[in-house]
Amino acid sequence: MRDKEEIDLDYIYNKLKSNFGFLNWWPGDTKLEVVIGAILTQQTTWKNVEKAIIKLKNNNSLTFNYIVNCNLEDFGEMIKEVGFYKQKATYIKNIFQFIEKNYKSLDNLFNLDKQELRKILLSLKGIGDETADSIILYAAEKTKFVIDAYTKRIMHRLFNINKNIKYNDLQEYFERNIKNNLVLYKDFHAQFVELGKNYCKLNPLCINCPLTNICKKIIN
DNA sequence: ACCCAGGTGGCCC
DNA sequence: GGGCCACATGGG
Repeated sequence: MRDKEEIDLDYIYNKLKSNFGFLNWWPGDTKLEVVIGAILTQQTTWKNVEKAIIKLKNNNSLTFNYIVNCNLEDFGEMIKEVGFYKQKATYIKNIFQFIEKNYKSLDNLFNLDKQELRKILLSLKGIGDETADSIILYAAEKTKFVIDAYTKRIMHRLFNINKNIKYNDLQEYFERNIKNNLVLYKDFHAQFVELGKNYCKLNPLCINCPLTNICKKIIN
């Protein structure tokens, strides 16, 4: 594995931003919508999540009260298009029941210190590393760098980072080497997803990648 | 008829 | 602590 310290993350971010523009993530009108979206989007495309969110809104079901008291079959039916819908419906309901019981509201939960918040989120079934950090960053709005499949793939393919690097190790690397700034954290992750979606798919490999000149510069 | 998507949990060794 | 597998629908 090449030495990570050689990689200039600020340069990468600026290069991406000049290609894609400022992306202004996460889409979502409320914190609740961001949390639900973060779970629904696991291993699925955002397009399907949007359809599910619209369905929930049209049925007045995108509310704390509805989720906590929902009939799982009805709820599942509305989010069917995202895949794994029974599992996700169950997880989401349980998560919000836990929040209601212990914290009354999302805002109270999000007022916790971010390390404590992360620990609690990770203890809930249906929330793993990436989802926890997406919630912390985009709903609770605290600086936590989100690592996803694209970020790992891009860092591996373009910058030769160990393919099997652990989530926390890659996250720590980013957090040590970029400014502790909420807007930057949000947009940097968004830029990685944009690059991954368009140019760094599983197959074919990177094509016409806007970062190609950076790769050459760093690797050669 | 494949393969993939902004993962996660459970089980096995 | 890593390597599989199930979870499930929609799109290329």
